[in-house]
Amino acid sequence: MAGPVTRPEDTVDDSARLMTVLRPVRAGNAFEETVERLLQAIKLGVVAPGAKLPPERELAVQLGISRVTLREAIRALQEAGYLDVRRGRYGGAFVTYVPPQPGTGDLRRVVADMGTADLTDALTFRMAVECGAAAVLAASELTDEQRAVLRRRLADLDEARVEDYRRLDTAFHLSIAELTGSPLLAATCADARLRVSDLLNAIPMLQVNLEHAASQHQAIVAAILAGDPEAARRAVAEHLEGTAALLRAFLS
Amino acid sequence: MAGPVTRPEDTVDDSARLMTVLRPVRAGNAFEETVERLLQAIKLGVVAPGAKLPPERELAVQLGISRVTLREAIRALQEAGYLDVRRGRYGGAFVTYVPPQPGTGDLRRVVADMGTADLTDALTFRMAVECGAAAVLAASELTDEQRAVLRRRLADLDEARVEDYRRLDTAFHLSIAELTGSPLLAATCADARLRVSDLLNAIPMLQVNLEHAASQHQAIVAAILAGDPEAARRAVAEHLEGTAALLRAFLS
DNA sequence: GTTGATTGGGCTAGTGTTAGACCATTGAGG
DNA sequence: CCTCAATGGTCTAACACTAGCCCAATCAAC
Repeated sequence: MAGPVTRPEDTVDDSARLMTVLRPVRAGNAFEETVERLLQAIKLGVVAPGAKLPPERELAVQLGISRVTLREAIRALQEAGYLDVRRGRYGGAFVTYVPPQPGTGDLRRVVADMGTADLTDALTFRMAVECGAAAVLAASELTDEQRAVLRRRLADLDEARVEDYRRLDTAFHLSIAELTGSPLLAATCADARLRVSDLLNAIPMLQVNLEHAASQHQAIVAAILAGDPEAARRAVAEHLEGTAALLRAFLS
Repeated sequence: MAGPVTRPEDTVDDSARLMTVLRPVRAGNAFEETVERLLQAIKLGVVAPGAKLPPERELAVQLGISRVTLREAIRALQEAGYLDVRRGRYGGAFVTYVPPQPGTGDLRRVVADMGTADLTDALTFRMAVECGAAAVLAASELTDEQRAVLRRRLADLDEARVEDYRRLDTAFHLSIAELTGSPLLAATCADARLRVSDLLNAIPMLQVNLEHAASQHQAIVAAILAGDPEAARRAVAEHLEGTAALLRAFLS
């Protein structure tokens, strides 16, 4: 019937955009996605080691799934050693997982497991969203409360014991996204962080690196508090570039 | 049994992070999510007016759903007037939707439909991811081909007829994310764009605004081609801030 | 015309998922 | 010691979704 015939601008390849939009609607079945989500909470330390998940009924509502499916996921994580489930009042699903202390060679294996395409995708993705979040936050008017949270996260990280470091580092980075007030952005940053968390856990924590990271964290906070989006973006970019460069070295 | 007892750092409210990670696993049932995805392809102009969607069997595989569910979604869009479905060879689901020409008052209605919380969330989200994408792209080494695509999108936009403007504007913005080479980032930017597309469609296209946008687009491309992440971020931020300010005016 | 490849239309049997009810266990408090 | 509220454990009927198959319509090519 109708329909424009010639669209000269379409000579540039549009298939990439088709693939972008017409990608799979679901990453897997409800069970698999639930396992992933709980793993995210555990591995990112949102539920700290020794703490417990919300009660099943409550959690099922939050996740928008049935209790049956949730219980399957919890059982899988229990069998995989992430959770310890106890019955009765004051019972629940307790996190037993503690992030592995990195040993030499782990990193190489993790990188190999991931595939180079996925790795660069994840690193690029994280770079973009975290830089964006920091710049947006720096560009916004901050309340005293927001400033306090930011300073507090930074202080927590400085005082952190080694076994708490990754968890508090995650908390610091995610706080930046959360403070923007955009749930979409916070969720996206959490997603980006998870995609590199196995890699981060496999990186040995050397004193030099920790000190380097600490000063970078300070630079990020300083730029945000100063209301300087450009400096904030640059500080985050430099911080993440350090990690990325280290990982990229394992690709060659 | 075990379990760390005192975690002083947890005094800072962690419930926000719990809500971020333990959010619903699925946005809706497969049918609803499929409708949304197809609407994204149509409204963003990824499938241009008059063009047709891929064959059902192929599309179902791409979307990772069954043909039955896909057909339900297509039928819904057909009944809603977005598609014209024709049988037989050379048949298919043809896009009939043409973006509405904005009339005065539409914008106010669309903004009201959305809710102020969702609106600021969407605007913040878009600001962060598009700024991040542009900065990342500017920071990377660009091939001649990539440069050519960028220039081409810009030229297309300059020559665009009014009825093609939104579609080509979308193509321009999404190309920046796609050129980073990160499918995750491209998908996220597409998502962010969709969340504000109804708003953008309701904004009257005045000559002044178009000229203003054109020079901003040029500034973005120039910064990226010059390899200046800071300038790229700033140019995108200024460009999007114009839209955001206009929309925010309708909140008061 | 006739044909054949391509496409949407529709059916069925089997599996995944949900909502809701009820049971079993635990442990603090009376 | 008992009680009872909070929690995980289990079952069932109903609904959603899928894979695979075959039918029906269309139209370019012969």
